[in-house]
Amino acid sequence: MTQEVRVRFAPSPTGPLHIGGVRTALYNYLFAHKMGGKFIIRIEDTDQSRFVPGAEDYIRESLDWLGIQADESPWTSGEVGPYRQSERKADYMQYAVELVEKGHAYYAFDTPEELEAMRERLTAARVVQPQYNNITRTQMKNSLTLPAGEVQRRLESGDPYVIRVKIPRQEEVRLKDLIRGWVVVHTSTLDDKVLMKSDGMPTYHLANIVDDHLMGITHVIRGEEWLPSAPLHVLLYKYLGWKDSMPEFAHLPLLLKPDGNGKLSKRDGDKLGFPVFPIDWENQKDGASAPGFREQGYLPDALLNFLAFLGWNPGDDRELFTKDELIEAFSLERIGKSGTKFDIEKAKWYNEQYLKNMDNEVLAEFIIADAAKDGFELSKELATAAAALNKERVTFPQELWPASKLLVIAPQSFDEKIASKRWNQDAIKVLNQYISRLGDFEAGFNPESAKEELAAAAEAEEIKMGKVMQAVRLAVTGSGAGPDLMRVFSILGKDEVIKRIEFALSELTSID
RNA sequence: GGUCCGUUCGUCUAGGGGUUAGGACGCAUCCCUUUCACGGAUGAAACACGGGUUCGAUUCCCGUACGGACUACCA
Repeated sequence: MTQEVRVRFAPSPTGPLHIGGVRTALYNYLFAHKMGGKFIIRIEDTDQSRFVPGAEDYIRESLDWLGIQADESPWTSGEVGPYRQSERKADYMQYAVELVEKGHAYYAFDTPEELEAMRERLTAARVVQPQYNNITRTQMKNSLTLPAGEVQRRLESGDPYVIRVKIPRQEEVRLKDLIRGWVVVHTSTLDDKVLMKSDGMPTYHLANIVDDHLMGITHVIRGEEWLPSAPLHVLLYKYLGWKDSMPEFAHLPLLLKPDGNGKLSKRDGDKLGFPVFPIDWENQKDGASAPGFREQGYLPDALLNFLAFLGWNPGDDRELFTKDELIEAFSLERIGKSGTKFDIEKAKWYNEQYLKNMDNEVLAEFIIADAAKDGFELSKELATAAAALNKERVTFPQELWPASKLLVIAPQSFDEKIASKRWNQDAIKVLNQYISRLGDFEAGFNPESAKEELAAAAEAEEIKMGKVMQAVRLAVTGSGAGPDLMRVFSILGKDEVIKRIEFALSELTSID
């Protein structure tokens, strides 16, 4: 019997969703769809002190923008909700108590000061790893060392306590990671992690295991930072009697800084000038902000495609994949083992590829909107033509309007360097000849005829057209570089071209 | 420091006991072209190091080096 695949993405609402988190969500999403299973989003908000207002909405909006929809989440319905851990609070304690009763956990009453003192003592004694473990717990205040009566009294009187897992002394924990193979850890290196905090909330470790079990999760696909605590999770599944239904694990390689070493962080983005968050973020409390890919002009499908290839590849040379194609090609086996440096240049390349494949009509909307901000009202026809003219020349949609301005605004000034090099008598003669011919021109004005007329004008003056093209471009656009001139002429229309040339002729003085 | 994970061009990667070690981004040159860009072609550029196993190792094994993660009543 094969059970339905169920995977989850479980972010904490402690700030903006990091781009690495987005990739984790994407891999979960792709795997779920590939396997015909379900993708679940669960909000892990068990740390009240780090809760950031707006963070959950941010997560939702980000994934929404990228089209990473959940089958079950706090914002949709589902059979195994609630999907917010703070709303599942009542569930966790019973499992923690069950562990205590089974002898796999215990109550600990140590104050933060006492814990600190313990660590200092251990450090002073040259213990390399000062931790609360199977050795040190014998000297601390917990239900293992205190008389049963006192434990009972403290519990009843409301003394603050936590519940810690009781890690066995000498045991090997083995777990099979889908990406890394067998990982073996000795329990002597593990510490007695807190399962229930003194505020009555579970820690990640407990909540995660309980919820994954209750929600029927079959595959845990998460970042490599969780690998060290995975043995603890395996132990918990065992102690809770859930070993047979324990999910499979796949720990993803991390996203690294583009330069130097280390994990990709917000600072890297600031320093190198690119976003590390999907969409713009502003902290409602402290006003801290961070730029997002969306606002920078990255297209969702392009970003998705780029992200998918950070640590995964289909095994052949194809690089451009729609979301459906990604789902079809995706497999956990083809995820790499090593960390991946973040290369923004590749992201830009993906954006260019997607941008030039977009419909001109769609791109026209960007141009119309941006032009409106500058006070220009563009027709759909003009904007569409502008999109076709420029979409292969830019990286981001917002570059389209600036690139298209020359179609709307006649040049007021002219590039001096080009003028001083190209504005000569030959150019002036050809231009005069051209506008006079254009004045009489009755047939359809299009790129071909515009060029034919220009060629004829040049020929009449016995001047090679190529020699004066730069000057012609300068006269009509004010610049020495730009899109195909004859297409520009065609969009501008005959009358506007004549007007602009006349203006240039009156403004510029010849170099010879 | 300890535990765990990793290491193919600058970057993302394919490959795998015998290959001219393949592709992509970026870079350079050339072509196309009225310019810039697009596109096309070409080029520079990699198996971390040392042992072993083997007829043969970049590929398998062991070390070393280097990198990373973790080492909280955070996730």
